[in-house]
Amino acid sequence: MSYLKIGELAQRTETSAETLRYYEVEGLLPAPRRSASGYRLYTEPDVGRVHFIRRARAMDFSLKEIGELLSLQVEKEVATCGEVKSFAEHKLAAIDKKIVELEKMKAALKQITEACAGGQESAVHCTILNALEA
Amino acid sequence: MSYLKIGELAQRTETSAETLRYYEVEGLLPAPRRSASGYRLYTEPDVGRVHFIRRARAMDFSLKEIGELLSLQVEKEVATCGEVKSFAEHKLAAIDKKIVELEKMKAALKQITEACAGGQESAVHCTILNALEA
DNA sequence: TTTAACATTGGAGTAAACTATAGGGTAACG
DNA sequence: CGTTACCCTATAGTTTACTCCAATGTTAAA
Repeated sequence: MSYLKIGELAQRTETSAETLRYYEVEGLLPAPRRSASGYRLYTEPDVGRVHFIRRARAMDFSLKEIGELLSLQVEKEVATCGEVKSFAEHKLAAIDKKIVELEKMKAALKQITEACAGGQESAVHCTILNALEA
Repeated sequence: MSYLKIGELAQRTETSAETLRYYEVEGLLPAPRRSASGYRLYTEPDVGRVHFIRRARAMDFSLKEIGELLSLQVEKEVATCGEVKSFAEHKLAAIDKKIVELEKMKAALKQITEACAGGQESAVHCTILNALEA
């Protein structure tokens, strides 16, 4: 069974070693085995766990939320599917809202760029201010 | 012409007075006129400006980015239409990118929430956890 | 007129999620 | 053996965007 040192785990998960140690302190990663000299020795499941954390982070889950998800995972027998689902649906709604807002912003900026002649003349007559404030 | 005191501007923009002063320090709001006793006196355009900042913040634009967008307004006289346009187009591309990323997140979350039965049963087979693990 | 609500400044504190640094020990290569 | 790259702990610093506080002055209402 081949163990991974922290640098190897870091490389495989595109995470810094500092961040991995930080995740351990924060309780997101279990304290791994140690070598005789005190080096952390990780296993394959740890790779999956870090990947889980990173993907969830990319979805804007906070470390606290990820911790909750991980504990649900650990207590799979206890947690209901409904709990997990409603948690994710809540996140989904938040993402949707963000997208809607961004679409509005996009429309406003698009209007500006289309209304702007884009030449060397002064921008006094650019409709930016109005469009942005609308 | 009726001026607004900071508390009134705060109320109208659903922002705290502290935050408004902070925006001034950060250069997002121009230093307003002062009353004889030193109170800040805001005008209608300031309301629009704060609204703009808040909307942009709600879309996760950083204060730095918002400052850049606002500088387009402030430097109207100096900037050429072309400069303004290319800046706006640059921002537009950034917004598009953000939307695309959020859409990806949304699709991923949606897929897994839809695959999840979400009932009272144990989460052992919850597809959300499995999907995040994979 | 007095009191409550509001305003001022400067500065400190907060939260999240890292990131860096100091001062060590350890492992692998040549 | 020496050098380089890696690992350890502990602690401090960073960034963003506020948020709160103290001490003090101002304004408006009862």
